[in-house]
Amino acid sequence: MDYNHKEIEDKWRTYWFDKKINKVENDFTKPKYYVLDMFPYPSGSGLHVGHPLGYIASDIIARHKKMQGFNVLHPMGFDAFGLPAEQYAIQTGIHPIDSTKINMQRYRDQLNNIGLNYDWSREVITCEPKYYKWTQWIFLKLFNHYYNLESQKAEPIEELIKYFSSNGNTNSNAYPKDLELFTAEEWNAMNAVQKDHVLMNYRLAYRKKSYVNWCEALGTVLANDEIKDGVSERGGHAVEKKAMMQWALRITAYCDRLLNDLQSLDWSDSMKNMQRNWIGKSSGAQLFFDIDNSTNKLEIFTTRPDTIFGVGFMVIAPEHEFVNTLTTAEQQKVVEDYKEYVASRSDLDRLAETKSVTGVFTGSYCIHPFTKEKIPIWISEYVLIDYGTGAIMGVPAHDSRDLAFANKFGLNIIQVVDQSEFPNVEPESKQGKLINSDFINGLDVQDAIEKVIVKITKEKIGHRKNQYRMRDANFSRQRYWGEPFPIYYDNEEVCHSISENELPLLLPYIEKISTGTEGKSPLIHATEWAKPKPGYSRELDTMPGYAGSSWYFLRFMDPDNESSFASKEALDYWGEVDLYIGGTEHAVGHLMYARFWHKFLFDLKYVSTIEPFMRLVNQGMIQGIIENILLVKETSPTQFISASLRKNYREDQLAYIPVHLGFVKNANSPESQLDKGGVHEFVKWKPDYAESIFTDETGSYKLDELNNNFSLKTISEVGKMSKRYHNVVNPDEVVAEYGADVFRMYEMFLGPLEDSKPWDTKGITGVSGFLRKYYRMFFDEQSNIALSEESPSKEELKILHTCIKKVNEDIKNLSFNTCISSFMICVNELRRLNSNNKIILSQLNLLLAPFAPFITEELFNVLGGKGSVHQESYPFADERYLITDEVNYPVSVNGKKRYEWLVSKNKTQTELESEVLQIEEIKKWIQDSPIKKIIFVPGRMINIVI
RNA sequence: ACCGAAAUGGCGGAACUGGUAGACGCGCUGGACUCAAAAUCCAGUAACCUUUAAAGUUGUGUGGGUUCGAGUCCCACUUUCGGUACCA
Repeated sequence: MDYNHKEIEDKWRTYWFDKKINKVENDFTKPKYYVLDMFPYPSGSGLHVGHPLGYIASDIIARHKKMQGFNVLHPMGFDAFGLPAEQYAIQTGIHPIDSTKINMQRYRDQLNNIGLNYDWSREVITCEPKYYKWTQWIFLKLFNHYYNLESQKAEPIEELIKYFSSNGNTNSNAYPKDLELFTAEEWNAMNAVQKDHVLMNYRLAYRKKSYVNWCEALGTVLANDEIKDGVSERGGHAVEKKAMMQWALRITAYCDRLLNDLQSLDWSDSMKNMQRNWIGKSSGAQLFFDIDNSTNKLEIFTTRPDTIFGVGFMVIAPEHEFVNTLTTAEQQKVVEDYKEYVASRSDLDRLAETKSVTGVFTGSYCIHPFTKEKIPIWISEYVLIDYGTGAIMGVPAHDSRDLAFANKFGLNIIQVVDQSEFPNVEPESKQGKLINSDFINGLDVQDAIEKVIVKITKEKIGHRKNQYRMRDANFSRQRYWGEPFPIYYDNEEVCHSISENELPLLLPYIEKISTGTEGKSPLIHATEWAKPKPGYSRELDTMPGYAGSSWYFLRFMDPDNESSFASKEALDYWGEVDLYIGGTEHAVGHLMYARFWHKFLFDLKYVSTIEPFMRLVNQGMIQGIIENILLVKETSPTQFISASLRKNYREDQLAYIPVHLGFVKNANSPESQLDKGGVHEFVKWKPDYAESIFTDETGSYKLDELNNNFSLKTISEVGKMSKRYHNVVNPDEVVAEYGADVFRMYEMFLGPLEDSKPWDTKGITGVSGFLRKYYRMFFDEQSNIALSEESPSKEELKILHTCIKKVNEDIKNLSFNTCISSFMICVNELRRLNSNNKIILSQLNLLLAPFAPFITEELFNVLGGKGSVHQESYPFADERYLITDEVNYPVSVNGKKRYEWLVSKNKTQTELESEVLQIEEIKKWIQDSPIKKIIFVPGRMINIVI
């Protein structure tokens, strides 16, 4: 009797669905366990084989925990707002509502196909009004709160307003601290516009001017991701940085808590480090430099105030607000040119490029606070507007980037830390004593820092400050397909929020989505919606993708609640996520925002846990093969060349165009190529290239001139599996051929959950063979159930319990690949004994149930079980069957193995050593040599060192 | 460039706190069954040298170091992957 996966899986899928086996109740009497996957964005290319890697792992844990008696919440939903659906709509005219609906249904079918035990009645979809009602509600809470530095939590903005009207902001505890001061009288005298502007400086959700990548030709804002080499990826149009009023979230208020609370989490050290570095706390000083011939002061931040006497120049970011006023007439031209050059470069370019140093002089000078010397002010792209104050003091002797800059432009280099005793240290090193530095001469760096901070504070030219690398989060998108802001403006641009009971503010339906104008989102075309009443206009930006995903894990606890985002009881019962599984690509973004929102909701006493995700595991990416063909830039008609001709061109003349894997012959090998047929398919797929020239080693051809020997070599890479690389592998194909159980186990068997690996089906027959062998153990050759009812032998019990022990340990560590190896060993050993013992097999079947839910359900019934195997108790190992009191010790002399020795496990080191010395054979080896020591490694080996 | 991770046979990977490197699976080779093939079962499989065998030598990205002993710890590098704030 062979195992018919199709029949068995269909049967049980239907059974589970009908009997609602996966239904999760808010049964507050049972211990809870919340295991969560990062919910997917329902992309048009469907679920690929990489997605389920984490889902299968969490499903195994969920089923395992359920069998251990926990009330397990293992939900699924969709992060359904996003850019791709909008672009698809603009290109095809298909509305995001429709495409998203279709994509989600496809995902659901695919997920069910794999046998994941989601309770779909708890599904959460971020683009549904009943969900985004609460996203908007949380936004309004953020808008209506400020951060109180004394109580260290968010508090209502009304309280701050009340405070201002009687005290001004002079001694307020509101974050941020270093704003312009005003008195109560001044506050009370302000008009609505002015008050609105002041409050924007304190609200946790606020408006400010920030930069976007604007592409005039496409009429839209572009993601950094959509920009390649300074031009738009689509079409290669120019992109500029454009300043616009946008919403932002004051996440920086929570920096310290986000940093400190990391220690309570069961996350990997590398993940915590990434978050720590992202927050990037550094302590130092803020300093104000007088500007020559100006009343303005240039504000800088430095971690090395001790090097104040080594300042050779100042550098400000090209976007700095002082650039125009500081630029003198003679320098006007070069500064303008330089700003234009910088605007054409992406942030990534600016960070990555370190070889060439660029910059221009403004023509203006600062005055050194102590020496009163004039210091030139320069502009350079290596100073970023978003970090610190967007201005630095250049200390070339003690900072390598400043040094490179000074060398290039011939600026003053003053040594202020004597490093002569430490010849090989970096210029940044804090070793050595201060020189050439007036009142701090002779001090160690640390002491000098302290002394300078005391002095500048006293002289009111600066103060101690912690600087964070993390910036407030931009919360505006000039897009249609996102949550609308529950905000409108009056004629004077004063911001009003709509009231909570008017939520949700529905996203208006626009028949045909098209790009906006003047930097506005497509919502500008919803003219009626955009003007709620005369004299008022709505916010036309929408919220970014991370808005909905920053709190979805809470909604799963109580998804249908209409009076709150989740009931207090449900929130208290489910508490936090016990295990969160998702990709490292979310290491900082999503995880940081979600932690921030959770802490905010904690401050408002809606949730009772300070962190949302207790244990975090990052599954690796399943990568795909990307095949690229080479396009020669700026050719007309477009020319494609074979990769074998690549050496004839400079790298910057070539562009890599990913092609559909289906067109490529011998993909992922040195022989990968498009032959004549492949090129035809390519052109059919991308008709824009129908007139192109294709060149291989034999010559250049038009499409209809290609001969059968033509070979356009492609370049293979390993990278993301994604629609944009056209390399998506659908799990349905694998499930259809081998079955869901095999697919699940194979994904787990591929390697450690946390490693990335390219998808390859080569080894799947091993897992498939294993399940078939396992299935056959229950039947005889005539397909009759053939099981022995006897009590199991000692040997059988040992095999089983060794496996149970290993599997339980491995599940705890999420080490599923070795776990599956244990199953294979167990089955092989039982088969060697010709075992068909019913007791052994029913235990093994329970053990295997979380991994292969369908086949074990079937066999559970073959064994005469009632109900579902997933409602049974998970087996635990009985130590009695595992104990052996003897173990093989290798005895080695100077590390070389000589002898295998069976001794009792319970001997002490002394007993073993004296026994070693009595063994005749060993005595012979070591006869004349004095023994240095005997090393005894418990359970491992005995090493005699001569 | 910065932050984080990874590198072990022909391939995916195993090796718990340093202690017999290569578990388990794929592939390959040989054999059994078969008219034959598929399926299944059995055996072998890091490389090298000599070879009947036994044994020996070298081996965990590169170069150093610590240790009786290093895939594992330390230092310096190389390559690949993820992130770098508007892809999700």
